[in-house]
Amino acid sequence: MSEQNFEMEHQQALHNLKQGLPDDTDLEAMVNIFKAFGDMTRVKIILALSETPLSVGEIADTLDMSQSSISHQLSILKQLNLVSNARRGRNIHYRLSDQHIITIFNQTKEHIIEDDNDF
Amino acid sequence: MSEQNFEMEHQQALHNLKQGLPDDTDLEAMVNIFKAFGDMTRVKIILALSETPLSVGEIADTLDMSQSSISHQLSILKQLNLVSNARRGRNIHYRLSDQHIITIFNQTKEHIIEDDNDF
DNA sequence: TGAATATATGAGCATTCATTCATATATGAA
DNA sequence: TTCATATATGAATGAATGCTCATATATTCA
Repeated sequence: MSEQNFEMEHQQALHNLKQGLPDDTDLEAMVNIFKAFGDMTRVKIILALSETPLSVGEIADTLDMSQSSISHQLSILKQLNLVSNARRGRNIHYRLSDQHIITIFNQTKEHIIEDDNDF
Repeated sequence: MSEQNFEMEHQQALHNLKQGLPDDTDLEAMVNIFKAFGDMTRVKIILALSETPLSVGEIADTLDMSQSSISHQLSILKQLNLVSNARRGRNIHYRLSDQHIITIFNQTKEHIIEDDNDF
């Protein structure tokens, strides 16, 4: 294919882009989830919960962080439907609401591994 | 399996967790990538670049944002190896460095779609 | 009921971060 | 070389965010 054809396709694509991009309200849900994943504490909580359901106190112990801090972060994860909870006696047990999440983590790790090959 | 066995497995899992969680330096790379995805502007840039390589100016036009703002965000994406660039005449063309990224976006969208079914 | 334990929540604070503005750098054209 | 265009960059600013501290709520146990 000729240089001109590439250029035409590019112009075409460029023109379509402005309309074609999903609008803010559609993207917001995705961005919010990535925001949630963009914090070390929340990532560790998620990784811990991927092994077994845990109470708030157990998570705080595991991560060596305050109960309050963990509770705040859990409420963010819950609002995004990333975790769900259920009271069991005095404790409240949290669990991952969707194993999908771990797939996303793994996919991202793979991206990083590929990077390491460029040098 | 009995209630006690569940409890024992839980204790076992809990005990393993504190050692088992990846340490901060390992997680940081992943967290940084999610941080990058956790911003509307950067997500839009990535989506645009997934259609076709674009110059800085073209991106700024497409997203209706200042050249400076786009340039700042591109430098963040570049540092994370999410995009690469090449000068072409007066312009600098950016492209996605890895199509993996779009897979991650799609996977995340699927998570959201599943959520919508709970009501 | 009262004490102890587990969790949630709101305010305050320090930090991070996205954008803007001004300006520097690099390229192509005249 | 000089001008115009494209991009990068640093400082400043306002908004968002994560943690702490104090306190409220809920549950169990004696």
